[in-house]
Amino acid sequence: MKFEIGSEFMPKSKYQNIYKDIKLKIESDEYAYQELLPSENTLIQEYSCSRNTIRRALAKLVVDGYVQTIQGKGVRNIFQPVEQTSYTIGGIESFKESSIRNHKIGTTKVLCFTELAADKKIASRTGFPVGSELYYLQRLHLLDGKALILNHNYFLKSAVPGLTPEIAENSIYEYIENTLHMTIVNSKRIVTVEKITQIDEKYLEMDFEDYNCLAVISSQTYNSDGVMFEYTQSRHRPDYFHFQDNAIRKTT
Amino acid sequence: MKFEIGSEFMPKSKYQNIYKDIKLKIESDEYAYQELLPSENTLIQEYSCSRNTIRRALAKLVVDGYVQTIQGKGVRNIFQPVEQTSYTIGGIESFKESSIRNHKIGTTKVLCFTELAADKKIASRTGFPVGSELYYLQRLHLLDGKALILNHNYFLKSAVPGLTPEIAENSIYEYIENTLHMTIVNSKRIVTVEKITQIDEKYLEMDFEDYNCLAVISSQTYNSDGVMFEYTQSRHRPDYFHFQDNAIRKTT
DNA sequence: GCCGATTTGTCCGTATGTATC
DNA sequence: CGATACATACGGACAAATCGG
Repeated sequence: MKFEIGSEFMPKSKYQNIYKDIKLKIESDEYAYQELLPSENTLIQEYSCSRNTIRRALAKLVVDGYVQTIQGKGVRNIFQPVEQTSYTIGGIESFKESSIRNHKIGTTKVLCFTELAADKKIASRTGFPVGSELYYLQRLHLLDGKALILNHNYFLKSAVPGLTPEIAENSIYEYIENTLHMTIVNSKRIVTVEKITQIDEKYLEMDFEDYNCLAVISSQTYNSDGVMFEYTQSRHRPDYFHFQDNAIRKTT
Repeated sequence: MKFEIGSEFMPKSKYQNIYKDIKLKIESDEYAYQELLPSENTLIQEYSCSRNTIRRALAKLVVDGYVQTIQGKGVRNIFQPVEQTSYTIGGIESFKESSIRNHKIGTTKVLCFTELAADKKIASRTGFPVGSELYYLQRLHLLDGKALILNHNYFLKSAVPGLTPEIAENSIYEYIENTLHMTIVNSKRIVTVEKITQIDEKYLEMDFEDYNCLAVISSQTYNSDGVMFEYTQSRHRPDYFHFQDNAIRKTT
């Protein structure tokens, strides 16, 4: 009886609940933009917890770009809502999850589903060893009926056994986590800009005259056994591509 | 994430020193790839510190994508060196800083240096209030003599007084931090893909037939007073653009 | 310029929960 | 089941930065 990925109400840890609560208050303007939040000591009383717990919650909000902390002063709300659907650095989300988060209807079409062994070319591109048995998929993601992302997925067969086109049409991550009980840990990603291909043009319905390239996110994803089980190249329509990030400058 | 600017060896806080030390051991293969690091308890003895301190150091390495922690098992080294060919981005870095980090010779040409007040159009694009007194600069960044990045910088005059073309040619961040003693805190960035303009074409020396768009990083940067003092649009040659990231799966 | 109050940053010790083997 | 290892939580102490008197 464990977690459902999509479900909102997982019994979480205390600091994560506090994090979520403060985040909500910021988003709902309960804390004003540019103002200081209540001090840590105040929050400790408010949430009946230790200072450590408050600080962990605040640390997450810093990473999210919601607040900035200034020693001797306080914690300032610097949250400003973003207007578009966006990918956020620091998290791994399936297409299904981000669709839900953005309140859009996401659908997935499987264009191609095959099995293959990694040759030298595939190996060097994906990072899988030569000879690895892989699933290779091409999938098209549509948001509110519009084709936005063309994915080339490579999954390690030994790590993700029993993958089917039906699963691929719904959510592979759901299958991996809820059925296979594999734990996805982290993902190394690289964003580049590449020339458009014929396949892109065909499925993403782009006007060649308009854009001749698109945004590409290449990612290698690891599970808790340290095995890289997925390599994916996500090709995004440039006019809908939007990758968000918050960077923190370290003070000497 | 990435750290200090000039001086390499500041005797910083304890956990940061430990972080740095473990990072070095990982990079130098003292800890083998895919192997588990010594347990937290072992590290506590090794560094003569508390568990908290070790965990803070490890947490940073997780964010960096150097290790993954698995409850009940240990901490695995998943660091793989990057095939560092191109200009990479991470954290808040000035062009000068990242040039040094990549062992390349970076130069900057100031194409335009003016002062202006934000009208409605500029305000909505940059996020500055209408009427703000701004410096507007166009700068071209070259790496080993090749034009790679065209920057449009907007600086709040009241926050960055006394800016000159000479400073802009060297390093504005150096001026801000070392002369003005302003503390840069965080930066919100958005990566998009945009159509090429005539200015881009002229200065980035791109072949229009080849690529008709480029990678754009728009960023709003804040100081410790919570003031957004900079809006910058960095336009990157797509063939040299390379944005790295490590994402961590959260148990939402 | 100094001092004290407030606030965040760092560090320590301990206890308990939970996952792996 | 027990041993080990990481995750969460609590409490206390002192340092460092900010601000107002």
